[in-house]
Amino acid sequence: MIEGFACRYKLLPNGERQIMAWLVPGDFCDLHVAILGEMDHAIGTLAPSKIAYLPRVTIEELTSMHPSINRALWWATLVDEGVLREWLVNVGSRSVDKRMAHLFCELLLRLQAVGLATGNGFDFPLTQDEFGDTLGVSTVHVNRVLQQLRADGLITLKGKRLTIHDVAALQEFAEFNPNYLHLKNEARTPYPTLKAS
Amino acid sequence: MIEGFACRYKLLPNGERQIMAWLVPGDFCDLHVAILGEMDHAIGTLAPSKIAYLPRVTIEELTSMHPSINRALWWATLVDEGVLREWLVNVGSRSVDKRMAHLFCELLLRLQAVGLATGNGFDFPLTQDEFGDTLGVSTVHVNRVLQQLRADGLITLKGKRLTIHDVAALQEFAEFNPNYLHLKNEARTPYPTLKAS
DNA sequence: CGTGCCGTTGAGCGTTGTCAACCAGTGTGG
DNA sequence: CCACACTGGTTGACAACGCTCAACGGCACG
Repeated sequence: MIEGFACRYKLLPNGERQIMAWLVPGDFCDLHVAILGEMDHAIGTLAPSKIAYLPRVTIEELTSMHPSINRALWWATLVDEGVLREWLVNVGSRSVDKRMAHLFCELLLRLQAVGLATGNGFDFPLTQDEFGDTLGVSTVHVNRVLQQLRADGLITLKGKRLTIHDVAALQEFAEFNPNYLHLKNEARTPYPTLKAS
Repeated sequence: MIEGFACRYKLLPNGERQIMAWLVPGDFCDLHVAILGEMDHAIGTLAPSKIAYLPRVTIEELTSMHPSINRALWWATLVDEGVLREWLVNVGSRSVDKRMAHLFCELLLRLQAVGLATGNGFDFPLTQDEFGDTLGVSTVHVNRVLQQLRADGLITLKGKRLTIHDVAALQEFAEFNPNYLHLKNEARTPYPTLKAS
């Protein structure tokens, strides 16, 4: 992904949609379909986006000829898995307000890593409906919890723009531990510097 | 894993535990820690288990010298990710009874794939407490939903032994689609035949 | 000036959590 | 062999959380 905001999701027979991952610039969306043969979920955009297409052969050449690139792609995949695990903890065990706060903290770090956060704010193009499908709660409830976070002075969300007033306070509230993002490896891999190229 | 039943989990500050994956014989538990550097979650057993230890060098040799093994390990990792996504859908979007049924369907297939299911039954060593931490619900609620599934004639769970009376009916009820397990690749990769060696 | 999407609000209900008690099975020590 | 403790499963009562339904408001777009 070069620009925009996308997601992985599944649709259930009853029409519900569960969003399982957010894709922001710098993320890969389809690195390994070839190995699994069949896609088991869908990908869609949540904002106008720009995606770069790399032929499979290119990837195969790069990974086989450059061990460091191979390693970096592995790293990216494993971080995705780590994020997925944390999301499972999020919907499985955290109250909705903490869950939401946690997601904001994560997104801030991920966007900072690719230079898309300004200060403590960033663009947040999702509708409350889409946000609800991510958190596993109804739109109405998203709205109410959002208002609570605003009332507590933790965030501002207005016109697709999110601002975090006190990052430390929000992290504290969300019990956010960034270790699962493995950002310390960041400087050593090409992944987060992609946008600079 | 050679024998037994284990899981990946995280503990939250309030003492809650979220189980994020079940590990059954044939699964790998630590294939890639080296790449991420730091473990972001814990692994524990849910029944007496036997684990095989492979030195990192062995893995590196095998993967670099045998493309097919390399590919198989990729496959295993990607299937794990697929399962994780489905679990997220499960706790995020499905009612607790369907969620439970879905998990039973998945486990049946996974255990069948490694020859550990007899007919439509298998050993299920978890306590209701541990099961609740997997489903993201309380122990009491696990108990009640379990009774409902029994009353509906879908399953029997008695003394660590689970029997599914009508697999098709349970799958139907759970809206279970096994595609995310990518079992069609099974015969072509060394992973599911591990137990045979 | 309509139309439609998105956000907001209120009321009522269903699901699930909590708390507390009790029961059954098992293992241990007297 | 029995008393006891411990663990895991079961039950009831009640409260809290989150969902549904339905209506309304603001804003952008044509």
